[in-house]
Amino acid sequence: MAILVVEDEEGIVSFVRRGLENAGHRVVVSSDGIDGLVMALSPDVDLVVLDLGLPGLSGEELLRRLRLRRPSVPVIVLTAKDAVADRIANLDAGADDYMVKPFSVNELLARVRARLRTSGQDRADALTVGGLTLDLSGHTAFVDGATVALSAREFALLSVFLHHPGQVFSQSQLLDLVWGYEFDGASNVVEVYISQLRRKLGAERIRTVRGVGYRLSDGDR
Amino acid sequence: MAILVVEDEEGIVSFVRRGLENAGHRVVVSSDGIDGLVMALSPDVDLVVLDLGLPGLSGEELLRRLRLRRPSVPVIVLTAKDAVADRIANLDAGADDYMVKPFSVNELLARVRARLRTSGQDRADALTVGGLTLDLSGHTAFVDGATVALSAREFALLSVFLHHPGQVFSQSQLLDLVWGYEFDGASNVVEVYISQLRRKLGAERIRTVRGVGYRLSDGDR
DNA sequence: AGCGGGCTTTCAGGTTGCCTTCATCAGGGA
DNA sequence: TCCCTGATGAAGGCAACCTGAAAGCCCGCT
Repeated sequence: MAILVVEDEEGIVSFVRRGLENAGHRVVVSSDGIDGLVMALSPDVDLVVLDLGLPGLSGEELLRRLRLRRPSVPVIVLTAKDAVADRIANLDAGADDYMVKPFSVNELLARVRARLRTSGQDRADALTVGGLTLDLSGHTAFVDGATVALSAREFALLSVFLHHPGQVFSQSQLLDLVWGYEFDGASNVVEVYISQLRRKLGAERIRTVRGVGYRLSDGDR
Repeated sequence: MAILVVEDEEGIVSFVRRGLENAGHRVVVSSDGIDGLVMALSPDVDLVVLDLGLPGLSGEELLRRLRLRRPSVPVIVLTAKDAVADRIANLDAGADDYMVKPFSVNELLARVRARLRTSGQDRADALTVGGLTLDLSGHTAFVDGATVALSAREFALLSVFLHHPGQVFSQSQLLDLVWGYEFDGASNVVEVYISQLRRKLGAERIRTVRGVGYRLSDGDR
């Protein structure tokens, strides 16, 4: 799971790397064509960002050779040339996408997302805190890999904690957030649901802060 | 094997059509969004060229609904807007490529070739999840090898689940996606169809998530 | 146009399991 | 120790869901 950037200009490398890493990708870099081709052949590389103006082996040549060995890995080409004829030539040489310098890093990220979406299947959005994972689109919880069945209310309550790990929520806040009730001193629903969650997830995952509320335990404090 | 062009401007339609047909593609055209969506769902369509300014159903909305049902068909978006923010929005909405009007038909052809090259090898006309296979072109389902006949509605409903295994869909989402209805609290069609699918496929293949919706069971959760 | 058959939708009755409340128990702090 | 806050098991009520059957609709056929 990595994105390979083949580019020799220091400045571009550093800002592309920063953007991709902030977006959660692992990034490997090569500044020359021959080396870049070798790395691009590794099955660990999911996507290639390729500058055409390279020392060693030209970008076009790299692309042609890469396509012979790995026809399906997505390649996004960076170039200074913007004539229609150049674009056509590059797309036909095997580029999946094409960006003209100077470009916005946000647009590059969007194109990366678009290419990864088609190649790998989209991963559902999930929240994880210390061995506890909540699959939001699948309404499922996992504790250390094992699936745990949760009712709609239990799920809603737990997701509040996972969205704000470590934060303390009072009973009346939770009543408001999860149940939509105004404060109702007479009910102990929240307590009951906390109890149920503890039985399903393990008692130590939700801590009581006496007189204040509850908090998701991230670690052991 | 056809390319669908969803575009309402006569002039663009005719020169895009000429270009694509000269390149050897079969072309079908729709000039309005609702109709376009229906055609785009046909497994016969290999690629969609989509104008965003449409009557009926906006291009963005078409793209969103199409992605839920056919996540992998390549879509090339045509638009007049060229701000970086627009490009990003469209790529994230599910566009695979993006062209700004006015554009060269040769570049469009190059982009079509680039998209067909990648989608070609992994375009399966069948979806499989845990012993359940859906033959998209034959409108047939197979459960552990045995064929099961499905009506059009049953098929459409099941295909939503198979395109997004593990994801929960609410009754109103399904009503919207499969039936095209707005929310209608009074009907229980969805329940009836889920029931029918269970009878045909085996009860445990579709799980109820009480108070939330339904999910295709991938494995045991 | 009339007809037949399958697909779709509605309806009604039955079933399930979630939600809430209540009563009782545990445990920490003064 | 006593009191107060929180924990937990049990049970009734009820909304959500399931499903068989019948009515309605659409489409192809004659």
